[in-house]
Amino acid sequence: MPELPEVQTIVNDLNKKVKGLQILDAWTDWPKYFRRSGGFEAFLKAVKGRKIFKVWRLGKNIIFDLSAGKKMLIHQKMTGHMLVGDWKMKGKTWVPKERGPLNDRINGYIHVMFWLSGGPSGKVGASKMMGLSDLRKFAKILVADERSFQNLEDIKYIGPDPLESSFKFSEFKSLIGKKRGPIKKILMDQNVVSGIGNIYADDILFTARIHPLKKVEKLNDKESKAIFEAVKKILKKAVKLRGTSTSDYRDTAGRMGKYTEARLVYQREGEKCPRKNGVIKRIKIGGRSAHFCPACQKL
DNA sequence: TGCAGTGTTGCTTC
DNA sequence: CGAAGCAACACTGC
Repeated sequence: MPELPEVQTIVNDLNKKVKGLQILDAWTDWPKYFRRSGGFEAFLKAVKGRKIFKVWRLGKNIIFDLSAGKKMLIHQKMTGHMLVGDWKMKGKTWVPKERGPLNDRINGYIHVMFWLSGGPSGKVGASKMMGLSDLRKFAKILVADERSFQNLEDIKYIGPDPLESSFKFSEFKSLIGKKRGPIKKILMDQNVVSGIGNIYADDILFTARIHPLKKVEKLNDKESKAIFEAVKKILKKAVKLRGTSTSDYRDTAGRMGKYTEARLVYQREGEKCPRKNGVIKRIKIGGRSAHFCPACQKL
C-alpha cells in the first residue's frame, strides 16, 4: 500500500539508480494498463529512446521527467512497487544477474518491465531493468506531453504536500474547514492533503489523540494543530524508516520497510496501546478499517 | 470450501 | 449533488 513514505522511498531509490539512463525498450503482459495511452504500442513509441532526467513525487504518484518534453506517471495503487536490478537475458527472457528482487516470491508479479541503457536490444552485459510488480494489477501508468500533463484530471486537484516546508497550519486549517465528516476520511482525501492513506492516517490520529470518527467540523484549534503536527511527525519518521511492509510493499531492491515494527496502532487490533492505556480496537469507516485506542482517542 | 478481508481510486447509483 | 457502494484484481486466512 504505497503511501507518501513508500512512494518517497522508491523515488529516492530511482533517482540513485535510473536517473540519466535511457529507456531502450519496454514489455508488458497486461496491456489494459495502457488503454488510456492508446494501447501499449502507442505508449512504447512515446517513451522509447527517452532519457530519464529526474524522478519526483506528486502525492502518491511517481513522475518521470523524460527528454523531448515527455512525462511518465505511475501510480502504484495498492500492491504496486517499482523494482530495479541488474539482469541478463536467458533465451528470450530476463533473469536476475545475481540474487535480487526477483528471487523474492512477493516480487514475482512484474507486469511491466523497462530496459534501461543496455537491455536485450542493446549491448550484451551491463543492463538495468526497472519493473513494476503489481499483484492485483490496479496500478496506473500513463505518458503525456509537458503541456497536457498540467491539465490531467489525475493530478489537477491534488492537495498540498504535507512534507513541504511551505505547508503551514493556516493552510491545513482552511482546507479541512471546507469539509465535513469523520476526520479520518478527510485526512485520506488526496485533494485536501496528498499522500496519506490508511496506515498513516491511523497512526497520525493516535499520535494526536483524536478519535477517527471525530467530525472535522467539531475540531477545535488545539485539536487541529495536534493533527497537523502529527501528520508531519509520523510521515517524516516513516520516510526515515523506508515505509511499511505489512503487505506487498518493498523498496526498489526488494527490501521491506522498517516502519512495520514502528507501527503504533495500524493492524494491531487486540494489542495493548503504545501508551499502555487501552486495547486497540478496529472499526469500519467508509468501508475501510480504522484502528485506534478507545482510552487515548476520545470523540 | 467459500467468503470476508485487504486498501486506492474512479465510476455508478441513489 | 454529495455520499455511499462497488469494480478493478488476486491472494490470505478463517
